[in-house]
Amino acid sequence: MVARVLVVEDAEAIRTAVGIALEEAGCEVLTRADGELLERDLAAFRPDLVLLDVMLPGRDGFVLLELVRELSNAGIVLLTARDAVEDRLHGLRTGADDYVVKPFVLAELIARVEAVLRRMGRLRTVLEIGDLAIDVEASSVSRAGRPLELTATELKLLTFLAGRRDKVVGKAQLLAAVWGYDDYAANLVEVHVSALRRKLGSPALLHTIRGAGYLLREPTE
Amino acid sequence: MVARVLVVEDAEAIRTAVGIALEEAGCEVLTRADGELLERDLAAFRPDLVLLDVMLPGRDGFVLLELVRELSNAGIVLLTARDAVEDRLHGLRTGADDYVVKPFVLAELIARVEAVLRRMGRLRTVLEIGDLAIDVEASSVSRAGRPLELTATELKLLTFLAGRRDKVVGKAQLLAAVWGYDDYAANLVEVHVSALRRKLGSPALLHTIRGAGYLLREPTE
DNA sequence: ACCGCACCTGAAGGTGTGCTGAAGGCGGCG
DNA sequence: CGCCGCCTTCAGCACACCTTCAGGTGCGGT
Repeated sequence: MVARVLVVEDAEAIRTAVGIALEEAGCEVLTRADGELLERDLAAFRPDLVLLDVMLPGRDGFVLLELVRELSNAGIVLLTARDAVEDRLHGLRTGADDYVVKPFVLAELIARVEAVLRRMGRLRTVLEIGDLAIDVEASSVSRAGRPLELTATELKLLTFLAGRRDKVVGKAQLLAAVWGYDDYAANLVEVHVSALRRKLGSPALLHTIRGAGYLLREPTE
Repeated sequence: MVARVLVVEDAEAIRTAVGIALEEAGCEVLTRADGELLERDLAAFRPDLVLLDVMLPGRDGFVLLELVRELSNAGIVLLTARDAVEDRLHGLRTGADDYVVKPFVLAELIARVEAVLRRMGRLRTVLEIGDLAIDVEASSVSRAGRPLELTATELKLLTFLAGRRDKVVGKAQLLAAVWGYDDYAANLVEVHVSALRRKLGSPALLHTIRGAGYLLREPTE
């Protein structure tokens, strides 16, 4: 799961726990203890989804909710106390996409966040091979959290290999899939594989099978 | 269908039935009655897919699901009881790749497992002779789990022999199939058979039939 | 038991495959 | 129009692999 999530929650324990869980789930996360900076955050962080506690000190939760609806097209998931049935209904009617009742299991929260994102078409499809993450829709690649700067060709090459992980891909096949060539063109593939390998950093990921082609494989152990 | 599947299910009847069915379908299977050793199993067995009962004694299904998602990129298929609480299931379902409701027909389970594996591109084609596994698509060979480093020629040789297991293959035939030669070329075959044997480790696999050729056979002890 | 032939295996030369740094060319953007 | 980044080609290099050869080993037949 890859998306940007803004968490507004005053209870520090919950805020950090949720933040960590979302990050581990693959999200970019920004956490806030109140909604004072909400407008700026929406503009700068451009979240795909806002996780909002409705019982906040300072500005009222429902005002914030309306702000989010107005200033962005992010999804909204509310955090509500168990006995606030009224709030629940009202919140949903006013335009939240889902809600979670405290206390909650972290996994359930993550699941709901993911469900909302999926429903909104805001979930990006990510291929993962070991610590390598390829976001096909965003055309971005990262290793161990750090983004890699790949050229268009390198990205196509990597994506194609990732789509056939654990399978040997011949050079002719690559040439056809990535470049659209039918015939053999010098050592084009080798040069780009070389560049790609350098950027990937780890030699344990992209193997060359002499006489056969290349192979992208998650390193064992 | 060839893949590694971890089955976590407390009911012994179901566990063994599913295990046998998966093995018959061609999978490597590891079965567990609970999730106590999950971390270790994920690391050591490296399953392509985890078949998980959500109603387990001991550790909670949520926790196990999260663990699998975190520690591996295996697919997940859930086994659920028909009367389980609905939104609890919903949460689980969003994190899993598929689910099967008990009671189920074995064939359906197998079909779903295969579908998930195919969707993930984790299905492989493998020839097996004894403890020897030849993954044609990955151009890789392993014995008793340990990978062997074969050259292209050795792999071709082995693959050809494996394709006619239990049959004597003449040198001229090998020369034609592996090298494309028509005439006889010194002791080419012998040299490569020798190298191959050394890498295979066991002499019980690749036999010499004096005056006739070679024979690949699963050791019967 | 001996001999011959088939097979084994270590070593060495040569060849092809793959890697990489560098330079030319093309297009995009300021 | 000029710069810059990227793609592509080229050439040299390194090394894994194939192949040949030569001497050794063991089986089978006589």
